[in-house]
Amino acid sequence: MPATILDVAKVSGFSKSTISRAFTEPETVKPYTLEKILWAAKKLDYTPNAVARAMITKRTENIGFIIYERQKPVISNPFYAPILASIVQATGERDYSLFIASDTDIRLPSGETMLRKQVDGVIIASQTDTGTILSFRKKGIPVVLLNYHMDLDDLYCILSDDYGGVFSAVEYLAGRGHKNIGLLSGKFTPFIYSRRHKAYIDAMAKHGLQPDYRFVQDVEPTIRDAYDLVHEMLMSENRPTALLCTNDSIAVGALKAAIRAGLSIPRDLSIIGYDNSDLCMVTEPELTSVDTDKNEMGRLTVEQLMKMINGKVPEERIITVGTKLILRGTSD
Amino acid sequence: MPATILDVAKVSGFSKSTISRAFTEPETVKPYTLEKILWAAKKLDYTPNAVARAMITKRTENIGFIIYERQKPVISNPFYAPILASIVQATGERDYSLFIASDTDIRLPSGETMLRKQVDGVIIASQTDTGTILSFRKKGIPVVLLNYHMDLDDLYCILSDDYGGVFSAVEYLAGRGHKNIGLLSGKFTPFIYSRRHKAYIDAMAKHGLQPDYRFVQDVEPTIRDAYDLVHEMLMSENRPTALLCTNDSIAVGALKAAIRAGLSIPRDLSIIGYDNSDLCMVTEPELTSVDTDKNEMGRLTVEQLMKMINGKVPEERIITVGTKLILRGTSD
DNA sequence: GGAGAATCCGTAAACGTTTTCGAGTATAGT
DNA sequence: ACTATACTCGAAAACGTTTACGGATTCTCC
Repeated sequence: MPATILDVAKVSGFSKSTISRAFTEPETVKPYTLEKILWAAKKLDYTPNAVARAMITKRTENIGFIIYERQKPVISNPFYAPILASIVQATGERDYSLFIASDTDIRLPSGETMLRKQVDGVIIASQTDTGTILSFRKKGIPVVLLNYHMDLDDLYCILSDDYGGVFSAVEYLAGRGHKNIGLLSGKFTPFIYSRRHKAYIDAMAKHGLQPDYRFVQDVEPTIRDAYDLVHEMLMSENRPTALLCTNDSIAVGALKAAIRAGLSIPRDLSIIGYDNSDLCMVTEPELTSVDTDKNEMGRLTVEQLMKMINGKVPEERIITVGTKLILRGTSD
Repeated sequence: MPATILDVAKVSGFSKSTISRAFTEPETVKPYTLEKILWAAKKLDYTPNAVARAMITKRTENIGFIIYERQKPVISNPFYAPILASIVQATGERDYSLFIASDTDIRLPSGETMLRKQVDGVIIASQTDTGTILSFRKKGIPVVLLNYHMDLDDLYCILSDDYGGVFSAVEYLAGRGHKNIGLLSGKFTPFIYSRRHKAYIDAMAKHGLQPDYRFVQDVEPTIRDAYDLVHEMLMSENRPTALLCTNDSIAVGALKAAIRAGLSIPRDLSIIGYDNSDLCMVTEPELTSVDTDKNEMGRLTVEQLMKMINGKVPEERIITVGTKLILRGTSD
């Protein structure tokens, strides 16, 4: 029912090919006829059909974003949501469109769907399996992993400097004279987890500090779980004077436990979060946190993907973006 | 390069048409040949091409989500992010794919892009203009507005019960004996703003309370702006005993100002937020807030859109989902 | 004014599917 | 055994574009 290129051809008096050229390479058609064509197109309210176009160009100018949902929605969490926002902006600026889909443990159809839909490239965030990656590879579709890494060669990924981030946080605390520094490690993907964990160990060692393993624990990264855990911890004797948390939700939980226990923050206990998410500005006192440049991560991800889509071979396979400790009210 | 239906035809020894049927209506093809076809398809690693398919069926099974970004990204904010999460899940369950795009004041190409991409339907969130809506209508593409409304007939939208939400909050406060109840009104779209504002006025009147207009003010809905405003307010004499905020960020700002002013919450001041976002659980004490069922809003939005896509005429044009006051630590 | 180059545009094939229609074969009923 | 019915499948057209190729027109320059 909507007007096609053929209709425009009819009313403007030119051929299909010319109409097509008028829209895709206007400089190759005489200004006079261009004008007539555009007039006809406007009159008919013609919109080019990207599907038909993709049919022959073999390029949809669509890319996919797949995110793995552990149990709770993750695209709305304060770490991934800003990254996604950055990604939609970056793709929009390049006149690409973005599909977004989420996979769960029980249903992971997104990869297959994206393949059918003929995306030009794919961003996979948080987690995935080799099967998914290989299925894209077999069709020659570029993939970049976001905040994930696995043992597979020719892998392109954008990572945050997990190691540097917690290392610098520990160093900061050590520098301020803290001896008993606890670590609350979120149960993230093994890759993230182990890098952050190792950084803690290394940094402590570097400063001649001995971790008290009663206070380095793994925890589900929710406010509630962290609260319960820290609530317990604070009962112990020789409790830590500083707590490093591997994300902000954990830190919030810790902070709440401390406040309810009547501690004065940061005098009695320093707390440092991770991600520098929006949560940091809502607590009182506000949360010191390790900033991961989420905007930059999103930007770099699509930049990298675009290079690959355009047939270039990126110089770097693994890009890690730096972190920065943002000091606020919960640390001393 | 990737295998097409024709390749499968060749190696399986059947015709294009039969391969097509094997994938779209398997029950119409003899089990024996189905088996051979599937075997050939697997061997060739064949993936149906949704683009070519859409070409002839005139259905892409894609829908679009357009959101208007005021200045800061809004899809990552604690109100819209969960709605989006709900929408991607609901569309996924229906085997549809979701485009997501954002428009700003300076660039609003999303509508045009979605048209080119031949989406089967569109969700427009937060704000838009009649031009955009009409352009979809002209092509016969269903549109549902999310959290927005305008003066145009045959409009389908999903709204939250703004009026009921603040009305009940005021009533609650009045019921607890508060007389001097302030209102901090976020500068949202006029439609939302006015409904919430009116509800406040009406509810106050119903309980014979006189608004003190020093304490009903408009504010940019950010923690910082609300903080500054409330910081001022608290200096006034006869300051309010309760503050109703039209979103949670405002409430957080108010809470911080109160805490820093040395007030005891909720003894000296009750604060109620709006949206019941994730922010509510991070403050100490935790934030009483009016819950808008974000999950339900997302779900209903795609449900409504799907009805329209499938040619049904929904019985209701405007669906408003209810709210519920969630009591926590900042109110008394 | 005429040869050569440059510019502009039309013809037709191609992209990978779905779907109508009818041909052929198997099944059933008498 | 014969007809009617059901089942299974293939031929071919169609969807709305892009693009190589070549033909026609115009331009340039002597």
